[in-house]
Amino acid sequence: MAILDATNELLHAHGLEQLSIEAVAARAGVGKQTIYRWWPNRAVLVADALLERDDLGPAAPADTGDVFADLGRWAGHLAASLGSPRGAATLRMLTAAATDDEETSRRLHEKFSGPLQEQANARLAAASDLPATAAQRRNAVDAIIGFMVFRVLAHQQLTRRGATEMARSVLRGLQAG
Amino acid sequence: MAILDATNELLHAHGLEQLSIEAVAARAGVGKQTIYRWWPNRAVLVADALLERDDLGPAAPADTGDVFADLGRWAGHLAASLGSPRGAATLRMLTAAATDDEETSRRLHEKFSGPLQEQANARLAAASDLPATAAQRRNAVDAIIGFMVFRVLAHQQLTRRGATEMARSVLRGLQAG
DNA sequence: CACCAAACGAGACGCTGCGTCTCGTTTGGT
DNA sequence: ACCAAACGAGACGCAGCGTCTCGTTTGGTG
Repeated sequence: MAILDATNELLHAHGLEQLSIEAVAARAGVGKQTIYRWWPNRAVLVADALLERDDLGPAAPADTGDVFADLGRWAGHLAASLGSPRGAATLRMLTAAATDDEETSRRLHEKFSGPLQEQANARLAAASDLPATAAQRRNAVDAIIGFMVFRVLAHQQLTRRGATEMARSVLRGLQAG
Repeated sequence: MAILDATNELLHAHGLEQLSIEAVAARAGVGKQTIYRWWPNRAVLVADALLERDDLGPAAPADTGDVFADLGRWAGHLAASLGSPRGAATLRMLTAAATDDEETSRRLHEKFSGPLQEQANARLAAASDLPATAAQRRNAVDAIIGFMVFRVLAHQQLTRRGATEMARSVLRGLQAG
């Protein structure tokens, strides 16, 4: 859809603050009513546009037999994606759009964090040497994701190496429990 | 300041979205110019107002000799604060205000996460049985905080017990490293 | 006490963008 | 060939923006 493309362009050109429905309509060569027909508000439109280019989020972690290495690498890839200028900007704008509207927030986490949770959790569950409950696994994965989200939102550095080490450390805690 | 009080009331009554400078001025019995004289934009005003009532964030963790118990309890208190309806709403609005403006974001994390990092890190550093580097300690604390922030932003449950267990698990990983 | 400059409450101003509403015009299915 | 649904365009009234003048307190100085 030309509307989503125009929204993406304007978002990365001028930021979420400056984005007006009128500007999107003009850029997309579209009537305002067409936008309002398909999206109830700006937050939903922004979320759709940013999620359309789903270059966030890595592929599912491999299974080499070493959970620590597999999820460490997976976390590293995720950090590289979220830590890049474009990835960080996207994550921040998604967060802002999500705080505008609870429904949007649910859809966003269903589409972004949900798959991440599932990927990591599946790999964790397949590791027979980690005697963790489902709740403990979920906590650990949320800690890994939360760490990165927090670092990005706080404008603190998020490196591939740092995320990898952090993920391994959290998993070690799971093992030691 | 009456302006900050009025902002707080309107924020918790109608949400960040609905907050207009004009409404704050009217509620506070103040001219608009007075607000613009002291705050450059809405994000800064909102951050100041929400941070004025700094009932977020627990006291520094005790030192009973058991790091796991101390920081577990500390994390539990923090979770109870951030997980309460009012705390969660405050955290979400602060996040939204911070994504509007990078300068505000820095000030916010300096005033909110900074002290938390410092508290937890000091207690960690005092634990002689945790052979962690400064970077590893910082990672662990950011993971604990990030976990809670992420849970709140995602509208997922954040309980005192869950946060306590999660913090202990992360610290165990620090020990096992 | 008298003075004065700085900050104040009030609100007018032009402007941008909102969300709704008509227009007449494609367009795709029957 | 027809028709209803979706479309591009843009007019409309409205809310709130940020700036700008007004007199009017107010607190410090002489």
